[in-house]
Amino acid sequence: MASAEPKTAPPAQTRLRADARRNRDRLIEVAAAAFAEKGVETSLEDIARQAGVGIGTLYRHFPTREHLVEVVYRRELESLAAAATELAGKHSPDMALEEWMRRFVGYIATKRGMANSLRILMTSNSALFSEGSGLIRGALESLLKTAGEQGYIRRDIETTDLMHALSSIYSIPESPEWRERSHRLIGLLMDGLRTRR
Amino acid sequence: MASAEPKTAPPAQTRLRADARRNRDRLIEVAAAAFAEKGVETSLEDIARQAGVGIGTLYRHFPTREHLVEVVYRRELESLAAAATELAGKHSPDMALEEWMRRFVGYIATKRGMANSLRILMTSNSALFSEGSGLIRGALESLLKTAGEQGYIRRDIETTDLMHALSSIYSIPESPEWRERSHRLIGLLMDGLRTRR
DNA sequence: CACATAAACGGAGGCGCCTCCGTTTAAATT
DNA sequence: AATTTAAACGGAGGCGCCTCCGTTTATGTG
Repeated sequence: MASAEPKTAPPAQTRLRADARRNRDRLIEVAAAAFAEKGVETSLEDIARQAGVGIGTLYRHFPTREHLVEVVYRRELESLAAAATELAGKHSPDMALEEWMRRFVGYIATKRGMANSLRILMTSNSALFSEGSGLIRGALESLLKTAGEQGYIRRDIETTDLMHALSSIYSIPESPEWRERSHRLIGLLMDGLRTRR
Repeated sequence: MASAEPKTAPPAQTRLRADARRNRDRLIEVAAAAFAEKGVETSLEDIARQAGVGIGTLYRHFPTREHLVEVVYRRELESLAAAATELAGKHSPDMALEEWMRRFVGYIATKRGMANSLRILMTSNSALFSEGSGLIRGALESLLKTAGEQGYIRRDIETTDLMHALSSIYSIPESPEWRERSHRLIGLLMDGLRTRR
């Protein structure tokens, strides 16, 4: 196992210049905030302006609006998955599960607009739900497993079932009381899951 | 069965002023041509200009691009359905059927771009194929029935089956020889349908 | 025919999209 | 440190979208 390439090779393809990387990150950051606040239809020129770069730079990094949206979306999905581990270290297994489900439902619900206008969720939904892999599914699975093993919740629940239960919660129509309502439903779900003492 | 409204009622809701009706028709005409030639992405301002009206007029008649596209699409679909009757009067039943299938496949193939960017076909496809009603289906059915009854073709073919056969033809990838190819395939289909003497 | 009026017209204007290309700059080379 | 050069920047400009509102016109009424 030795003697590969003479020198350059380790960091794979596409090294970005320092300024490029900075700008790219900045754009993603700003775009995430803008999408969250004003929806995916936000003007790209606004985003560029807020990020302090020219519109040309934005387009160089993200050739279409969809590219940008997708990157933002993926990044947030990853952080949601990561939150599972974090919550597991901070709360009891059942509370971690409950809190994570709240965040999941809240997050996905926000993204419905995004999904509709871009059919990104359509694509990743299958990777999210029915299919076997997926970051999100993995996150839920691990929370569920821990809580089950430690006796906090029943052990006869499949990840897939819970995913479906959640999906029915986030797909209820938008309304002022949406948040409370979904919290109540998740509470209900948890009550069903928790083991009796 | 009498004594309805006092006077005005016959021509239902929305009487258009003469100029309005003229302009509307003109716009549809021009739009149909433009879509055929340059695709659905054609500039609406171009269409308005070619129709000799202001852009404002176009938008008053068709509040969104989709509205216009849909009207054009429906109109053409209707004329396709009407062609069935016409062809039936001009050719032998089997030839009428063959020619009609050619037009159908040719027409729908052109509209793929339209369908993709607007998911109109998605919607009307179901009304076109699997479902029981629909102008197009009706047209094909009547051609098929006549040809069958008069002994030109086999009688054990369901309209639905033929629809599916056609749909597989028009969905073959675009290429220079697309037309010949589809004609060959329709010829093949007809050979299978025709009764032997 | 003249008048009133609601219907329809049309295009200027503001905004966002996206491309193109002259300028700037990070970083490799000497 | 100076030089080189390819990568990256940025914004002007052209185009299309769509709205808004002052002007024109078809049509019903006296």
